[in-house]
Amino acid sequence: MTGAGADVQFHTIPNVNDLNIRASVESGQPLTFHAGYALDDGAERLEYATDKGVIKIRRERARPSSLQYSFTGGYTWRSARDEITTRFGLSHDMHQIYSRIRTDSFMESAVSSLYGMRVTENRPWEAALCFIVSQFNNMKRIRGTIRSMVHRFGDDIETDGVEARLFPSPEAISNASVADLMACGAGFRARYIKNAAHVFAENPELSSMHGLEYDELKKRLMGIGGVGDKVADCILLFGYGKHEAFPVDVWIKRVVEEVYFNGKGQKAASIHDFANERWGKHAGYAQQYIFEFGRRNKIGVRK
DNA sequence: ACCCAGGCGGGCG
DNA sequence: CGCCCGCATGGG
Repeated sequence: MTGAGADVQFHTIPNVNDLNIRASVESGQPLTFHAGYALDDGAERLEYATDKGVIKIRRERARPSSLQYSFTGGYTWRSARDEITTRFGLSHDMHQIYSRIRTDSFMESAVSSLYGMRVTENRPWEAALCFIVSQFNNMKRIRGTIRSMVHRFGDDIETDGVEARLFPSPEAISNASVADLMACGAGFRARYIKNAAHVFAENPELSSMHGLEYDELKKRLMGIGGVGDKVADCILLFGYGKHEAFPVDVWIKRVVEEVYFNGKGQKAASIHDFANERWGKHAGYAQQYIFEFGRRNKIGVRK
């Protein structure tokens, strides 16, 4: 039993329900930009790199509430299970969340269309990099740029003859030149990326400040050059699990104006207020359903 | 050819 | 403050 890829042992996470893996990884969240997803007749598979190793997930059609996984790198079966549990929000109470965000017929449609989509919780630095790259950019190019950075700056790991790369560390990106980052397709964001990488590398406590309140943490993040209001909210939501965050991008603005303001233009601040009043501590979940449902159905797009 | 993209910082009024 | 502009570059 030797040779490339031989003998990968799979473990199981039982009783996983209300999880739409595909929607969770194809809805503009960090995994959209660097993970690999595949679906065939018998099963769906997902593979993604973290800062510690590579996680593989498999779910067979015949056993839909059982998640199978394997790992390489610095994981144990326990820590890999915890990584998956956190990453996919397996402890989120989806029934509670849905009961709070299905406030109207639009949200009913969005939830029913994307049922099981999770707000994923990624590493803070990973979220920061992905969403800085996302500014004034499109999905395909964001993906190409992040993948290129993983390829060029992620550490190699080799386990059982299988080689892969980790998600690039802040140190590695900080040490790259602006020209190198632009060669990955980062464009004018290259200097923001280098700066943010430097800040995360020099302030490792940033990566474990989940205990701070939303306001305090947002202030901290917006102090990083290249991180503004929208990207800070994305890092709070997708990097620290702050579900009250409601990032307002061009899609959210368009859809919310169309659905809730009769097509009338609103300032970002009033959209924030509206979301906080309507969805409170679950606003981030509402945001993810509005974003993806609106984008898939091109709601509010003119012409 | 042309407009747009999960924005941000800087400069001006 | 609030508004306006440039910014790199590929996708549709």
